Amino acid sequence: MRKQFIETEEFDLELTLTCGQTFSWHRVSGTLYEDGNPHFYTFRDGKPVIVEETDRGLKVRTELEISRVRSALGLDHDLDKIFSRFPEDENLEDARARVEGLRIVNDEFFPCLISYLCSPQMRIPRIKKMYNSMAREYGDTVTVDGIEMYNFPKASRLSEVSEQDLRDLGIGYRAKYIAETTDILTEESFRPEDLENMEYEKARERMKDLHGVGNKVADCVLLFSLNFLQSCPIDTWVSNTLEKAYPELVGESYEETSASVRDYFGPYTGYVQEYLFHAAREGMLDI
DNA sequence: AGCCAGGCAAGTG
DNA sequence: CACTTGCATGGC
Repeated sequence: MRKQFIETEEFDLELTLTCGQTFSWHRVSGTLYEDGNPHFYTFRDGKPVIVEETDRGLKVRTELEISRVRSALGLDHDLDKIFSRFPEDENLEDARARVEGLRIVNDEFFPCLISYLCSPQMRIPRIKKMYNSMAREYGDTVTVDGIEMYNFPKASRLSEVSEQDLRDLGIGYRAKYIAETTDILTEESFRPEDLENMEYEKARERMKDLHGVGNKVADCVLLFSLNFLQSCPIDTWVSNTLEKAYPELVGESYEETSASVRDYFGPYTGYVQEYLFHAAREGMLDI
């Protein structure tokens, strides 16, 4: 595979890939990779991408255009511009320094969707386990440098898997979400690429046509896969932090709170969600 | 041994 | 539309 290099600034690969937004990247271990630098891999259009984080930037091995890797990792996002569009807010300025280098990823739609279908009433490490078990059981395997790399199955493949088989993998009641949603994706004319050109609210409603997709899961997929940087997934953590730090933004319903948060923070509210609430979660902010 | 976790669908009033 | 309830499973 071709080796390429991406110079980076204000980017922390490990933080970006392990903060809980993506389940599609995997840490690579093995003698070739144990030189002190973090290595991760993912797949794009069925082709492996291996990224090594160094002091100066990223060493990338892939057959894909390097621009694909940049966009996958949020390296096209102009953080100066993004932070300049926020309202004046002490918490936010603080968070940029404390959570330095965190960027919002752009994952492939289907793996992203399925991982968040698994997320209700579940902790992050278990979502990752479910994701990995589906990838190992039904996905293709590629071996690079003696390392087995598992690609997540396509919708057409996963739609052939019965709900019971998914339950046997430990997916629980979310197995039904996956079984029915993969049917919709393969049998009906649900084209994810159409959503990207929609207005945010329209896209969110369209996402909710998929079984198991409510407001929160829809917002996650819109933010982490479909380039809606204004999307602000409100999970229990975000909700609690809002109650403490921005009670005036909390409404009577998800929709209401979502609207007032986006109204206050603006077109990059998704980045607020990542920075502010990650900081709060890690106990970095006094809120 | 309960209790709870990145919510959601389905069923009522 | 607002409110309630059941839901699979593993970790604490």
